[in-house]
Amino acid sequence: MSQVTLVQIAEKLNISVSTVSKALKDYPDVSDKTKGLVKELAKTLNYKPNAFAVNLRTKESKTIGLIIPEIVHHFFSNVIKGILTQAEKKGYLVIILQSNESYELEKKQLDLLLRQRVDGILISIANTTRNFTHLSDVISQGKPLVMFDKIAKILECSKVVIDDRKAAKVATQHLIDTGCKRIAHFRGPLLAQNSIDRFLGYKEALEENNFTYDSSLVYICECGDSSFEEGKFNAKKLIQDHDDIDGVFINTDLVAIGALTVFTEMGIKVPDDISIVGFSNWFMASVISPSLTTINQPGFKMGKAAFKQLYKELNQRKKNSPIVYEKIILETELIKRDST
Amino acid sequence: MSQVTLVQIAEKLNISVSTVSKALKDYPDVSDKTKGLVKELAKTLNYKPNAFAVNLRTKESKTIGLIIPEIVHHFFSNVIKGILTQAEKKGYLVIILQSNESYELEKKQLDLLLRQRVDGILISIANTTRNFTHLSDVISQGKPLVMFDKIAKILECSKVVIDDRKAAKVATQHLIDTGCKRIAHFRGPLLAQNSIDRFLGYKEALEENNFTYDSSLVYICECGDSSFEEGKFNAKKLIQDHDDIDGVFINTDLVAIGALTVFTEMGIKVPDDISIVGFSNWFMASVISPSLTTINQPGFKMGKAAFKQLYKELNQRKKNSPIVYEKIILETELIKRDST
DNA sequence: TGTAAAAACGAAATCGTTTTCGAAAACTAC
DNA sequence: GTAGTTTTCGAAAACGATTTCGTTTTTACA
Repeated sequence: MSQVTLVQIAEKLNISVSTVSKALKDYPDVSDKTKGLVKELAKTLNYKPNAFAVNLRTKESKTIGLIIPEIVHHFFSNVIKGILTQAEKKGYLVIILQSNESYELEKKQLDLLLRQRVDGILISIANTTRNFTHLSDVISQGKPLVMFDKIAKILECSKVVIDDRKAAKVATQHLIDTGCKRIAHFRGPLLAQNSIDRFLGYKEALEENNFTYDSSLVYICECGDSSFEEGKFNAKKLIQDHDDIDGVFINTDLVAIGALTVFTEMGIKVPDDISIVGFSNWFMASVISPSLTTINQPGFKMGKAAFKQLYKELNQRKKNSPIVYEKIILETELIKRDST
Repeated sequence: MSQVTLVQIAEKLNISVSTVSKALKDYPDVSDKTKGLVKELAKTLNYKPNAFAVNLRTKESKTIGLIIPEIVHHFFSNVIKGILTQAEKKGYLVIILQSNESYELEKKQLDLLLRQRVDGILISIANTTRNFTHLSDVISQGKPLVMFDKIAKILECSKVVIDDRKAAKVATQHLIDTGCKRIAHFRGPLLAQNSIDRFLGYKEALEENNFTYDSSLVYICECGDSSFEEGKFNAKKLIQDHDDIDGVFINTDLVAIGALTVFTEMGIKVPDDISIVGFSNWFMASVISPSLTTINQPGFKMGKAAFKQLYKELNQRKKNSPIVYEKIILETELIKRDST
């Protein structure tokens, strides 16, 4: 029931606590004989060092915090998997919190993690976060913080991202290359940086190909729980509003699949009548028919890279060497399938 | 940079550490005047109690551990979300580990959590876990442990599950009710308890309706990363082997969608020629066309219930009242869609 | 055999809180 | 002014490990 402590081991062997501690950690000033005795007894008693005491003494917990807007999400769960995989390798535990895209919650959770004295923090910020003082406070406190995917460009810290703008440009260019002449865009929330960047990429591709940008071809989705429904809704609207659309670049695969469904229902052939490119490469994209051309967003890699960077900074701090912030941009790729 | 401590506050105010501590915790034996002073200074210095010290003293960390076979999984990520939501409400943090369906890893991670001195553990065991001593050790140590979804029936502890057998029976019965005469089954791994139970439910439904059970109609899927491919593979095999199948009950929606895709490709009409019922109600099921009839597996609810039960036991232990293990069976429901 | 060096051990401080228990201070009532 | 309460405070002992530094013991060698 109650846990074994160093004191108990020391008493049983009639030696001091310090010697026990040192024996278990293979200090050179303990004889092999006592080391053997101590280790054996520790094993039979199933001794496990009390993490609270160790942390208090060493001032580190080998634990990091992760704040993420949404867990039930193909991309983010891949990120988590990447982080956990890498953390496991380095002997770190991860406390995960879900901000639910809420600034208030994000702030509260950050405070919780600081109280918990995690060694470092990984965060992808909420869409509603406008004020970044809670984050800059962490940084100025000297606690390692790495942002990924949904970042605050303004903050000075390491970041792991994809080039949303470039990826969106590639996606749109692909529509153009396959012969589309009038291309619509279903974008994400107006205030979310990612969807802004993707929108800009779309626009840039149009301009570079001397297409005239028409704002009436841009539809907005909140990309929340009802993404699929939004896709359907906007697709219907698009068909009502325009009769000359032959390509759509749609932010988020789920929205794209909603649109795809509507087009199929209405007898509009994909890709013959309208081509579609999605964004994210969710699992679904390869399974739907026609399968969806999309941009692969490397979630697992991003998680790994984010942890690696945090780990690097953790060690820089330990060695008191200056901390160098890095901006890591991961490659995306266009996955061509049957919807274009 | 370095954190504020009680000592620092005490020194600045020229009072003792004990008084500071008591003031912050609103002990009755501190005057309102000093309470005011302490709280004010604590706020301006941005004091946060050192969790390591608090944990060491109070012997609890307000942190629980969660071991799950796979994060990137619609059902499990919903479970996680349920757990996190509930934990947040009660002021608990959650350390998440992914066992990757590996017994060895599961064992190691359990040990990690015990070293970390988490207050309790939530676990869904790996498919490959045959030996349960690592789990029974936790229980006999008196540390609260609640299992969910993939449980070890043999262990004495609280469990949160669905009735896999009953759900499978309902699914199969639905196929029978809609007129199917010869029903196949794509089952999961031979050794996973859930898939065994679902298989038994399938069999039971057949027997109750005086259908003869034919083992050649049962196909096996590992339900790993390649579920979709397995579904396609088995569907092709099924059509090769038999020409009289008019219904399939398929363990896991993803496999079902693979099968659906193949049937559609082969010109076999769903549900006219063959009806399909899946299992889990993954998001995809409602999005595919024809949409998939399936069994809803309430992940979010399960997560919530699992945490609630753990919380209950945590409190029972604090009060030294006897711990009562509960087996909570959550309702599943048949979601009728277009594939039947 | 004596002394210096090396090896082995232990006392005690420390990390930052919490909480008990005793002491001091302030108040009450006669 | 004294005895008895009631407030208010602080000293100190935990919690369990780590680590420094000093002490003892053993070994080595002249």
